[in-house]
Amino acid sequence: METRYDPHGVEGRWQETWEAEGLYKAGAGARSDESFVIAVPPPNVTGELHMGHALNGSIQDSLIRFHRMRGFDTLWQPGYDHAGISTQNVLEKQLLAEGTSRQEIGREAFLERTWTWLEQTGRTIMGQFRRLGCSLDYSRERFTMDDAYVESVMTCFVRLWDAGWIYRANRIVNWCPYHQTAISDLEVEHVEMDDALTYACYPFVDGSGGITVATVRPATILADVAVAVNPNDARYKDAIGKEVVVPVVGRRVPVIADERVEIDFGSGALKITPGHDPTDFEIGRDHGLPTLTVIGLDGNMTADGFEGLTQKEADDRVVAWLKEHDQLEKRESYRHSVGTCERCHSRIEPLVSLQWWCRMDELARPAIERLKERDVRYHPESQHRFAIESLENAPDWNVSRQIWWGHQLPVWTCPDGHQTCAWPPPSACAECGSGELEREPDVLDTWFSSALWPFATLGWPNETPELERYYPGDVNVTAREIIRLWENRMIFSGLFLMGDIPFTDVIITSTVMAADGRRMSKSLGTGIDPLEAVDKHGADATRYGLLKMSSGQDPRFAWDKIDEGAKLANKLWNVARLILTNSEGQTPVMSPQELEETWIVGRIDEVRQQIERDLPAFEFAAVADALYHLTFDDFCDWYAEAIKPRLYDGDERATGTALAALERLLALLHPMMPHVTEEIWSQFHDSRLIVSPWPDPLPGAGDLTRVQEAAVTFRRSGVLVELEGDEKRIFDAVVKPERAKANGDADAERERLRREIARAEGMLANDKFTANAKPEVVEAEREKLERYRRELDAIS
RNA sequence: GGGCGCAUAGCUCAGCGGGAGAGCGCCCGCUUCACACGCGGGAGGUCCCUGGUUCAAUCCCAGGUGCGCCCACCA
Repeated sequence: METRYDPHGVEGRWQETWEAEGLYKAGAGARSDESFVIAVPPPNVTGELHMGHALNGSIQDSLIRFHRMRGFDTLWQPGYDHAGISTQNVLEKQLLAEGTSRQEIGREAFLERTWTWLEQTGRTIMGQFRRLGCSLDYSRERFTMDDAYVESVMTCFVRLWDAGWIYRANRIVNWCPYHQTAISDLEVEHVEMDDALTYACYPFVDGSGGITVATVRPATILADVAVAVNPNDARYKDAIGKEVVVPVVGRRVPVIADERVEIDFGSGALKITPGHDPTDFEIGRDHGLPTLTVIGLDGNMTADGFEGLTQKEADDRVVAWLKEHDQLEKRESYRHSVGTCERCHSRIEPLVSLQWWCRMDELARPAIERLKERDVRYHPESQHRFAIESLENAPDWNVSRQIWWGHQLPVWTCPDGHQTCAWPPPSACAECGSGELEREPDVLDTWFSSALWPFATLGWPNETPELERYYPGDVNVTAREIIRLWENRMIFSGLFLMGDIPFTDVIITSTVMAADGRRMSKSLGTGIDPLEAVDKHGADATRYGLLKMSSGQDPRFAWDKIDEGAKLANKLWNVARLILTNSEGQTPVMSPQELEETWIVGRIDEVRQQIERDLPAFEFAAVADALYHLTFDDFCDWYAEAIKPRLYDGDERATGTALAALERLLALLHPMMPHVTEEIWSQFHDSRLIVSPWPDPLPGAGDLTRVQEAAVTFRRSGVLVELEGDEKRIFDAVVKPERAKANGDADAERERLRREIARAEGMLANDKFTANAKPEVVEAEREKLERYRRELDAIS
């Protein structure tokens, strides 16, 4: 006989059955109008399931299944993000390998190719979510590039434009020379790098010596328009207002004063290059200085006489010039952090370019208010303040990208330069009526479309029944680093377009680290594939393990936890076999007449209450732990052992109640471990557990706390505590059969009780305690003292 | 530089004002008719350090030390 539960086969079968029977669909099993909605964070259309997705999915599915069983009209919305830069990156690499490029094949062919490729290889994660048993409504899959979704994105842009919050401006941006596009600050990854810090002397025009500046990018000297010093820096007081000569190019530029210059760094004097440095750009702007550009969009030089050189080559030429003219003071090695593109790791070029921006102040204000009102709550609490602060400090949003894969801006320009923003595409210029319109080539930042996810997936801007029914949603589950990129933007977009917040609770999941505490990453080789865990121990075990790891901020991945889940599934499977093989053809009848039955029913109900309290509080690890111990300690070790003889005898009352108790246990476990529970359920039901009602409170399940405390004392020391009436009967029936230890340990127990009594007496004798402590605490202490005394008497 | 967090049994972690816990590992004993992914028993801990608050501190507060993650324009 098979004695070990094998999840393989079982899990896949249920995943197919649930979906085929429509039980994943929105509203399946609903017994109320109240909805419970989660929109899955749309994974990259080209992505693969990683540990973060698996944890995230386990959390969301346990919430969804719990609410579905409780009768809510649940919707777990699936779908994909087109992931602009990331996807384009993959395609460009392919082209490069074929010896061509996107520029060579052209925009139209490139997009066609991207779609074709996605048909073949994209959209794999939803299949992987299925393997975890995630009950998303897969029939409602959405993609941010679908026609209907494009409609939402365009409409949103037009609304923002009409509100006056979109503008175009030349600003310094993070330019990725590989991708040939601007990227946001949040897409820049800072890495420590070793560079040389070059100290160069800029002679005063009047011949009275010079001023030394420090730079890591000598090539940018060619674009210098000033030298700045701190107004409080005594060393340079006299220099302010003088002119210096920029090396190599011989330009005369002023020495200006600005508080943003750090006195302590380098020489204390800063060369100002507005065209190629963000701080310099601001300083230059504030002092009315010109902006010069010497580096092109490809990252190479454009300055006279330097055309086409790499920056490295230009650096060398400039340094050589300095040396030759005795203006090179020194070069020292310098370790600092440098911005790189998170996709291709190219060094970011701060470049001035024309970009589209979205003003943030008006959009952010109501979002900040609602967050402060706690209408949207972050979990853990510590992230709430961060979310508010990051909204308060949000700079204007650069929404344009110079790539091709994405939502092209709905802005058209006529030959006279008039711009029209409209959707659907206008046929003529709004100002002059010209029919010769050219569409803006830029596309929108990927997060622009993600921000609309909670309602664009429901059909907005059309007034669909789904939108009416499922907006606003309830919970959003995501990672810490996404708060500013996504959460904040969903909140303000929801308020702007829908007039309401998209959800009430945001769960920021922990980041599961590798076993050695480092971040899981492909390049470090520290990643663990969650599907490997599923292959090994099944989805139920994996889900259990991940929920166990979900507490804390950066827990380490531990196979132990997955193994624990596998053991739990196996234990459950086996105790079910015990009960089911001995109750052939019987119906579950909850009639807890015998004492051990009263006991287990009470315990199950206690855990039911705990889950109802902890799951909505998002205490997933606590729920997993409680269910583990309920199953092992209470259901198997105590209850099942106690009723075994009656099961073998075919006692119908015992089997009926055992089936009923098993039913309830399976129901409680289902949100966390759906497959094994459904499999066992199917062996004595025609219905499906996934849509079965969550257990109701059981009247008379009773308060067994005193019995439990006595049981703990008994198990720890073998000492019998005096109980009376029903409590004594339950205790004797369930606890006493455990083999008591020899009375040898009673000495230790007596000692412990004496210590406790002394402690409690001391406290109660202390006026400060009795006067200041809460009355119920004092009362509890009195009761404890009495009990300790009774216990001590009982064993003396 | 800023923010968040962690330091508790050999390992991974829970507990967070009045009894120091779990899982795994380890030791001993069990082919007991659901389960060796099992059953019974056991060893193992100045709860990072120093102060403070309190009748009482692993738990609260301050400082220190050591880690980790996120964020950040010192050229």
